[in-house]
Amino acid sequence: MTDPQPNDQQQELIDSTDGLYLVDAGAGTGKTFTVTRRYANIVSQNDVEPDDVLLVTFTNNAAGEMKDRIVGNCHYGMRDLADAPIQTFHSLCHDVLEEHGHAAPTYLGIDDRITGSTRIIEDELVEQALFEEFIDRFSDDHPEYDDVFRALSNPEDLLGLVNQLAAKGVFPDADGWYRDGERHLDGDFAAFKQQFDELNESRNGGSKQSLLRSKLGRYGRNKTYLPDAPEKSKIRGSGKQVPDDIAQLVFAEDRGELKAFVHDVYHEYLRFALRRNYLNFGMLQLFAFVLLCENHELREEVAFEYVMIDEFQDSSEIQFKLALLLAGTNNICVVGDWKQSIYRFQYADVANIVEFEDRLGRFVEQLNSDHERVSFPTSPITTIELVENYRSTQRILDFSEHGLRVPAANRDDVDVDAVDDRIVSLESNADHENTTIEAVQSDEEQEAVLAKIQGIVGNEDYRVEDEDGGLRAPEYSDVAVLTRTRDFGRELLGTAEEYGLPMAYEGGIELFRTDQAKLLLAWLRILEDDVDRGWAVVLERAGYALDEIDAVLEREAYPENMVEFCEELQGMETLGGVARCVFARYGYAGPTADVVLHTLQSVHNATTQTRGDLIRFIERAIEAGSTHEVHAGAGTNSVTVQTIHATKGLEYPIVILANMNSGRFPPGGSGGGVISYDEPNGVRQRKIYSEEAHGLPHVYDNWQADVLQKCSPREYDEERRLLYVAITRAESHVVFTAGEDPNTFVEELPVEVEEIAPDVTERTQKETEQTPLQVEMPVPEGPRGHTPHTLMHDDVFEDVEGGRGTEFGTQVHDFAEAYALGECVEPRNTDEAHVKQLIDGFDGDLLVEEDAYLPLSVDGDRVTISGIVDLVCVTPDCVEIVDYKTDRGRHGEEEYRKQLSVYYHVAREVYPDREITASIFYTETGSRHEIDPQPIDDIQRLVEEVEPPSGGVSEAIDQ
DNA sequence: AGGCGGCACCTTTTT
DNA sequence: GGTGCCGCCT
Repeated sequence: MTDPQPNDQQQELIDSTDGLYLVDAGAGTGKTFTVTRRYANIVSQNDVEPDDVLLVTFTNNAAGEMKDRIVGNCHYGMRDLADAPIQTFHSLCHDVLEEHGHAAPTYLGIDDRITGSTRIIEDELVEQALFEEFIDRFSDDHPEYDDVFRALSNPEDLLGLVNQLAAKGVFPDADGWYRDGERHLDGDFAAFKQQFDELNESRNGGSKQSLLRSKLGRYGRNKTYLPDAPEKSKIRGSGKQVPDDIAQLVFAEDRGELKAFVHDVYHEYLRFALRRNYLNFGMLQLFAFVLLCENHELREEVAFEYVMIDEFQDSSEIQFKLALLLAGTNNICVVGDWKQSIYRFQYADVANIVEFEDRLGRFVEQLNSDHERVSFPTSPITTIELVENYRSTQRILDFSEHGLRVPAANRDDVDVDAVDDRIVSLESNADHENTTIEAVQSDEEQEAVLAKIQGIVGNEDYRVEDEDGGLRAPEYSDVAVLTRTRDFGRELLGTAEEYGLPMAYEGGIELFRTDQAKLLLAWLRILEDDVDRGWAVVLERAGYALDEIDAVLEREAYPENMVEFCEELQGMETLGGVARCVFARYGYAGPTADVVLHTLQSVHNATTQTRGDLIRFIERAIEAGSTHEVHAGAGTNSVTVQTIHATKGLEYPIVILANMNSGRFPPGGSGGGVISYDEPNGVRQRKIYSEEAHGLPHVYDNWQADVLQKCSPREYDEERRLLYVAITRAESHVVFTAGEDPNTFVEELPVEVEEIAPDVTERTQKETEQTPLQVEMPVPEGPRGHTPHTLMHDDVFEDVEGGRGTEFGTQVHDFAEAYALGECVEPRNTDEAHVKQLIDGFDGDLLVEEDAYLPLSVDGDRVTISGIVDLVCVTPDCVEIVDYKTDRGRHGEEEYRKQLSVYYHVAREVYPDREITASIFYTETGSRHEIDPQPIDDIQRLVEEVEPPSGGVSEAIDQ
């Protein structure tokens, strides 16, 4: 993608290693390239080692890519960089806590410790369940907060508040707030007043009331305020503006009890988590921050000589502050693009980059208030702008700027001049100006998208750059459809399958909300005698009207052909057979059906789940909207469908920006009885409880919080940035599509909207290339009770899970399995030769069980398994557990030790009379290291915390 | 201009 | 349950 020779700005950044740098690196300006070169340049200095240089990325994938690319252009190899601090904030914090932070909670007045086995909760649903348990208990233990709880509709929402405060750096200590945390909770009246005044400007030169006054037109509507709440006329005043003193009136509210409540929930939740031996992502940063803030010696020990942060627009407030604590010198370089900040829901704070200088000064001042923690000067800051764009044509780049200027809703008025001041325009270095920008509108939007794709593929009007720098007609794989929501993408995928158009979804998708999955669920229910719910769906699908369905269900007089089909299904022995049969009946031959089938099979095959279990599995997946990562198979020629959020950093010659319809945004308000935190309003409770009620409901709306909320201007900035991100994915062609009701974006962008009546050509699947999809599945569970698989699955040993399956490793494992199975395979490299030697080294005949889990067939002499552990050799006297490692150094032996220890203890229970050994086999050198298993107590404690599916380890062994 | 009743609508995703 | 929007009225 990028020219191997850096341009002038890139070179300047690569060479400027010392001092403070703020880099505005717009889309497609070769940011990764430049950052990796700069890194190489820094570590090429004699006295600098990779350990001295912190390079922060925001995803693990990005960290891996950085490493790969650094290896390509500096004298360090992958092995030297394996442990180098090129990682996410979260993993860095994890490392710091693991190594030095066991006592970190004591700084917040918490006695419980972080231990080596403290696990990180990654699954949102798992944490929600834990928090619900906590909050139930908390409300029981604290009758003094009954009033607060009475006024909360969903106490479990408090987890969101806690996480938000953690991302802001607001932490509770034993009897108050850590450092100056309380200031955030109180809010900032001056900043609030400024917002208030801006929204309270009268309009049309004074002839029209202010926006704020207009919004307050509904003050009190559908509300129950306490009798002492001011009248609407007092709040709104009689002129065109809300009276000035209302600002102070609504801001001043005694929130002492509320703050105490939030504090206690927060603090006790931290304690709860530690007692249950887990941390969430926010807590990792929280404790790491406190530790680095309080332990001056440690901070200086950990501090890095160089700090670089990539995608800085995605960082949160606490991450900015963490970076300052981790920097030992002012050699700090932040690289990012405010225009691509679209992760506010993930606590990203665009102000970090937009107001970098201001925040840097302010944060350092705060950190140094009682002790000099940051000792370097905060100026000068050098700004470098990367403006040369290697991705898109100039017309696309110019057009993309309009995305930041157009209103995102009718009420949105953009300060165009202010936006323009901020934008650093990009310059294309494309060789061609093969650009089209168009917009289409149709009542049948999905068909319009498909018709448009058919019109594009093979069409010389949409030529794209080929591999040699020339131009060629586009293929399916040159086109990406970007949408705001997964829903639209999923439905589009379904429609594309109907027409036989090759299309593949990339990213997380709610797989079980597809028609395919729902119909399969319906038939499974019929087979399982959950008759009505099953037949209703099946009949509806067959075109029966609602009253007809009712009649059929009541008389149980099902259509004959369907009953026959049902009997056919009943004769099926396997789930796979049933699914295939159902899909065939409905003509589902596309990739979605494949993925559903594959996913269900991998859950089903590996377990003894009954059909009923499976039904519940699907039901839960639908209800929770749980997503499964799907990828198009490599080298397939199909259109990509993605959400805009999932597409960041990627590029496509042709981008179709679909679902440009109104009514979807802006974000709706948050429910009724909530405690919320807003800047600069501080913490507020929307409903309150009062004893003063007489014959009225005891829960009242909080009029002050209501007015405050209306004072906050609606932020559409991120909506516009989302549009910008989408447009800048395109190399040369952009098509907007909208349905019946186009949104303001399509209306206001300088592009003519063409109304079309789509005419999609239907094709059979055979004419188009099939697009295999791969789905990332969690490790399948063992047969019953606890096996290593269920333990891994329940995230007890999740930190090891990420280490599996490098491509190279997989090859070796495949070889080992094939060789053990007696297939004629020759080792292709030294790693495989070593594995062959290892297997040959065992005496006797090999009895192989593929995909087997413990307990293994005890009668056999030895068994290989291709589960989590690679080889288990069972003889009358001993059991040898061996795990191949091809990527020595990627993870420490300690991590593998946990994984093997689980197997060790399970094996010891299965074969109590044999000697058990567990070892790691490094395929590269052919050396085998027996590990010293972790004590059973540690394992046991972890096991106890995980609810076994049924029975426990011993039950699994009995079978 | 604007007050007001009534109706429809209601995400994104990574650590 | 907040809000955008329409229609109708003052």
